[in-house]
Amino acid sequence: MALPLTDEQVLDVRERIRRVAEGQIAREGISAISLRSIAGELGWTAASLYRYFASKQELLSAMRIAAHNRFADRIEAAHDSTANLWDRSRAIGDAYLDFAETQPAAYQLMFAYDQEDKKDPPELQRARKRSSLTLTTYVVEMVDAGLLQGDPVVLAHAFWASLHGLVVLRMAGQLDHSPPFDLLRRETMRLITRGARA
Amino acid sequence: MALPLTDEQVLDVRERIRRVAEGQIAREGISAISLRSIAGELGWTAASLYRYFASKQELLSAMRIAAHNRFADRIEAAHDSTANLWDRSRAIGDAYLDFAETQPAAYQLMFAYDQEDKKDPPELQRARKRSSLTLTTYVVEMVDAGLLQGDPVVLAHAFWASLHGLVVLRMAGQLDHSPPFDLLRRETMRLITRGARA
DNA sequence: TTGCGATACTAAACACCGTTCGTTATGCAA
DNA sequence: TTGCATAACGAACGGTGTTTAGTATCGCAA
Repeated sequence: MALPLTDEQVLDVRERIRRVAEGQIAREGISAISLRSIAGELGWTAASLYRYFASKQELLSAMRIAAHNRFADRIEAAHDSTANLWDRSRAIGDAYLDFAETQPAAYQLMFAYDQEDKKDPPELQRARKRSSLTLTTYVVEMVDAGLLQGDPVVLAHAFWASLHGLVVLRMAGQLDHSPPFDLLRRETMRLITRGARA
Repeated sequence: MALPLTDEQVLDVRERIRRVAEGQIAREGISAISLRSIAGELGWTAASLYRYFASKQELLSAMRIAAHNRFADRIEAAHDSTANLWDRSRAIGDAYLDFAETQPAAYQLMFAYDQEDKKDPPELQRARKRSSLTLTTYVVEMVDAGLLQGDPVVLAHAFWASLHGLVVLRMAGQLDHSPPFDLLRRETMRLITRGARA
């Protein structure tokens, strides 16, 4: 093979590599992933991957972007699944938890806090913002409809952080001797909407 | 040196190693830590560390335990800093965030969700429970005093998960274009106590 | 048809990692 | 003085990400 690849073909190969990596990460976990194992599955050598990604970090970044977009797709689908705003918020919460449960590696990739690179590539920044925005929209709608009151952006972050907090505490094995997760989730969401003050 | 170490001395050496590792983790980050660098700072060889820890995993586990205990100490100190229950809850929140900000590596260690070992050593389980319990006590007091209503354990988890969620979202760089962190924190806590329903 | 240039991929090496193993050197007991 | 137990070492193993020089193959021009 010596004929140069078009930009499109390069993108295709990048995507193929990313898919293989995602498969391994889903099967074996994040820490088990290596350039050699990815290349092996492609019948290649680790060095070949450097034609398509400048580093492992850049490959992980691409995977993060894809994960964010898959996530946002799910949330948006849940958003569009019903017109009733209370049902909608419930559906979005369900979709959120379903994503975290069925694609834990992708979820961890999205919200990993050990990333060395302080400078995210612009596309990742955009993907992050999309995830964030998707989780804000429905709250804005609820505030507009008069179902909730307060700054919708702040409110959305409260819902998001609570759900995320529960998910990662569970992933860290910190909720093993706590009340059932479903109960915690339901009650936490209820508290934010209604409060706990006596 | 060929004379056998007493159990106490072994514990001392374990603690010395742990301290060196904690220093490096605080300075260089979690991923930069290596047995060779730790041993180097002690004037030793990496292999020597295996007299005191069966694996790097076990060393990390000891560091996790120490981090949990330092954390619980801080929270308990905040708890005892005032008798007014509202002030107390505020002080605990402050202490929580201060710990996460000033000792991010320790915080990440405590709540890392990429741990391979599903089986935590009993001492780590105890340390985890202590952290969890410490964050529950003051809520129980507030419910007992009639300041809050509901299941105190569930309520405590709601506060905890929300705070933790905010912290790790910020660590993941996901709050860079969001409202100021202090505002998010204050409003989220306020929402859980008072609710957002119109 | 032949030969050239471009290039996708390889093979080998580098420095690092966690871990294992056989060896060394020390200090007490006999 | 001899012998033993053992704390720490040094070298190695297989793994990692990454770099480098080389190979083999293709399209195209002569």
